Amino acid sequence: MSLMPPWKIEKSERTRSAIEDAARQLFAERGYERTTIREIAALAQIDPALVIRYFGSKDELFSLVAEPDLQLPNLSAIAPSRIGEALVRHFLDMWEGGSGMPILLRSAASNASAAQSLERIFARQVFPVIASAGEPSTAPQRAGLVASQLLGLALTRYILKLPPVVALDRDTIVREIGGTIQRYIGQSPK
Amino acid sequence: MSLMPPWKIEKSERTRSAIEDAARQLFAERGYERTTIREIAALAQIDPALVIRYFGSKDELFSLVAEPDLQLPNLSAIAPSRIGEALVRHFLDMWEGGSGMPILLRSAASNASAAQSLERIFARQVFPVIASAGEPSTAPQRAGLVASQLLGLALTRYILKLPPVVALDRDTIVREIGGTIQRYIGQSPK
DNA sequence: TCCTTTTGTCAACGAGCGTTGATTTACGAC
DNA sequence: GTCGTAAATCAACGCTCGTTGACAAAAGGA
Repeated sequence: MSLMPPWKIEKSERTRSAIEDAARQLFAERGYERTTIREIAALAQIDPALVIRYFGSKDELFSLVAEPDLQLPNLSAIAPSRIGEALVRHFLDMWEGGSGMPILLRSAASNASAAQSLERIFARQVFPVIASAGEPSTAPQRAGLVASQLLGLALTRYILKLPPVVALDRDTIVREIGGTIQRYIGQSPK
Repeated sequence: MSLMPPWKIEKSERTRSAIEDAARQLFAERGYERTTIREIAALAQIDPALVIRYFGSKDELFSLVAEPDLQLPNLSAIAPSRIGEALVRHFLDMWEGGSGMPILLRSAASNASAAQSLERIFARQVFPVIASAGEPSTAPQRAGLVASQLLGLALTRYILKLPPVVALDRDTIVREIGGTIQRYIGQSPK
């Protein structure tokens, strides 16, 4: 058992996070199927066998790296007429920040477990907000419409990178898409 | 050179379309990467080598099958205030009809050529309609917003099959999403 | 019938994949 | 130095993939 000065990161930890970083980058760029363990290892500048040694299998590595840290904001404190904008801002931060969301969406179209993971996220992040903002009976319908717009924005902007969507500036997105969300939620269509 | 009675379909044509049908089904269900030539052959009940013989390669077969017959409707005859609804109806028909659209979107997230194909479709199908319905300078922005909503609907309803989106009935979609499109286009937000 | 063309089968190739187990290197503890 | 363990390497496995070329069967015209 080696005892290292705690201020110096253990070598194994550095390798571990090098693999994670490489995996995050490649999974996000190419999706699960087109990313190989050998490529991840090459980018992290280590041996392919180490990836298995540290993470068990390609699936386990993907699950770990694609598990987004969903820190949902306190939307209960937001004025009801501004929930749309707040939701859009929150999701823009999530997509552009270090969360695993782009990884998940890129693979969700052809990977069942990734799709399921996405579904869970929406069920926990947007559904409660929508449900608390109107009559409960129409909540699923309204949540579905919201999901279609938010995921469509993410798909076209961060995955497909359609030029006119990439070109939209943040303020425009918050205003326009936020307005749509607000309208779907059913609180003062603005 | 064989001359068969024209009312009797040549055997080769039946095999050819059996392969195409199997390919369409599997590509649509699993995407490009997860679909193998051997599976296509098994579903069509023929030898894997025949797939190559008839179509050259997996890529060529995919390109052929994923090329949607984009018969865009005559939207110039539609009342400007109803373009949103008309566009939504048109795209619902395209997705649910026999077009290759679901195949394309399922693979677009991890297949560059499929993504490019999708981009072309939107550039030719929705951009002209949007451009002709407002001042040209803001056309790209408005087209981007429209694309984000329409592709988001397709993604959540036909690819990810999120339950609340699948549950939406056609009239609700035409009304709600159509209204959003109309608002993005900028013609009388209804 | 024989011959030609079309259509289909079969076995195998080379390559790439995820994964494994044995082996070697690096390195702090004594 | 020497030892023991953690970290990293290496070669190879079994498998699946797309693709190929040689060969067999079927079909139609003469």
